[in-house]
Amino acid sequence: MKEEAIIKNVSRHIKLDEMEKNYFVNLLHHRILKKGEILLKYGEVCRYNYFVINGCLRVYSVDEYGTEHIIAFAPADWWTSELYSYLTESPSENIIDTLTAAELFEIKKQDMEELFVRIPKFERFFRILFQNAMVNHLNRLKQVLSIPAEERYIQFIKQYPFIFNQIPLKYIASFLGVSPEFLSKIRNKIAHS
Amino acid sequence: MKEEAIIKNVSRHIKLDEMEKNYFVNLLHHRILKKGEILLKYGEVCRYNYFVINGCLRVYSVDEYGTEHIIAFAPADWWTSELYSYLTESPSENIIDTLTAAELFEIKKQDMEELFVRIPKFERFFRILFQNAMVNHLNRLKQVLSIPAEERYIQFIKQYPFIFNQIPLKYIASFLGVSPEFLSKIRNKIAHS
DNA sequence: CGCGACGTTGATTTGCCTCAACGATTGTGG
DNA sequence: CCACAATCGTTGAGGCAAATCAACGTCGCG
Repeated sequence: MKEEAIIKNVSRHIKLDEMEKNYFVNLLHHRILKKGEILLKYGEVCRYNYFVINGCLRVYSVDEYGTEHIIAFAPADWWTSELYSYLTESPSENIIDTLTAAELFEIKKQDMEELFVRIPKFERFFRILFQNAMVNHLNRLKQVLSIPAEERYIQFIKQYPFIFNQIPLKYIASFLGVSPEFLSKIRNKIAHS
Repeated sequence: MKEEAIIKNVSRHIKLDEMEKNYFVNLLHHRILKKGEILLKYGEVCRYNYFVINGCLRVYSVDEYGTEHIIAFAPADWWTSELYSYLTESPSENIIDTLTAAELFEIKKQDMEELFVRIPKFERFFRILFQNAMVNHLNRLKQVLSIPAEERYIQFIKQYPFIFNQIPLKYIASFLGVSPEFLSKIRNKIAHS
């Protein structure tokens, strides 16, 4: 059944008994989304955490020139949210939508907080997630500043082959911080060497 | 007296009574450093949080080509640490040192944890700091990806004039992600327009 | 079938880097 | 306290990475 994936994911960091699993599962709201559906609009306060069962989401911003910058992908078995808006309850400057048809669970912030009080293990779980998000962002900043696009692309497809396979290349270009045309030239170069 | 600055800083987010202030102040270790002194070496586990009373620190990494990348400055009245190493107790890939003579307080991680238990308000305080750090990193990534170096420089001196005034320009170049020569050309261009 | 989204290719331009050289300032040892 | 070295900021020449713009073939989908 569909809750299996999320339980398995959580169990990677904390151990739950049957009661705890049941309590947790009852907080989940299951959603099925088409490609291109928006989960969080610009300016809206993010009040949910999302767990992706299958499909792929993206978190992105739009700069003053209208160019989109992908901050994060969220493929199957990943958690995502707009952390700053979520934590501070301020309007989000980023947008979350689906790049493919997708199935996910959402959990309301207030339910999360009750969960933390009742089962403190979950506080630990989400703190670990939060730390990992922080580390990922720092690594990306370091990479953008220090290694060329070609190598960043190679590392990306090694690290996230499952993302690479299911979405248009232009989104990967946006994530890497290069134009789609240039990514195409990189791919051409790699293929002929 | 020297504890005044840190109490004032903390009081911006939480209110403390005299007992709480005393307890907190007793955990602080005061240090005076010369320019260029290293607080955290590469590969060492970071076991402290630092509060800068005066002077300026930097957190930086060295890439595979030997180029330094400044991740963060810490001028007077700022907190700093190497969060990932601190939280996970793993060897740090970044280095912390002083760019000027400096005076600071350090707090041991284990003392912090006891502090959180005794005075939970501090947990809130550091969670807020942590969130802000996260937001700053995300903004920087967005800026590096979307706006040209010239504008990043202009924004930097607007936002951090006090840093700009006390350290060599080459560190600002490193923070912005450009070569010192190119920053020099940017400055020249701005001056003649 | 036809249209729009996608990926590619080529020509041109631009942002930024590297290397080298040079004054100016700072610091240091004799 | 001076002399010399090191650090710093700047300038110029040349080069490379990546952007922009335009055009074109392909393909999935309404």
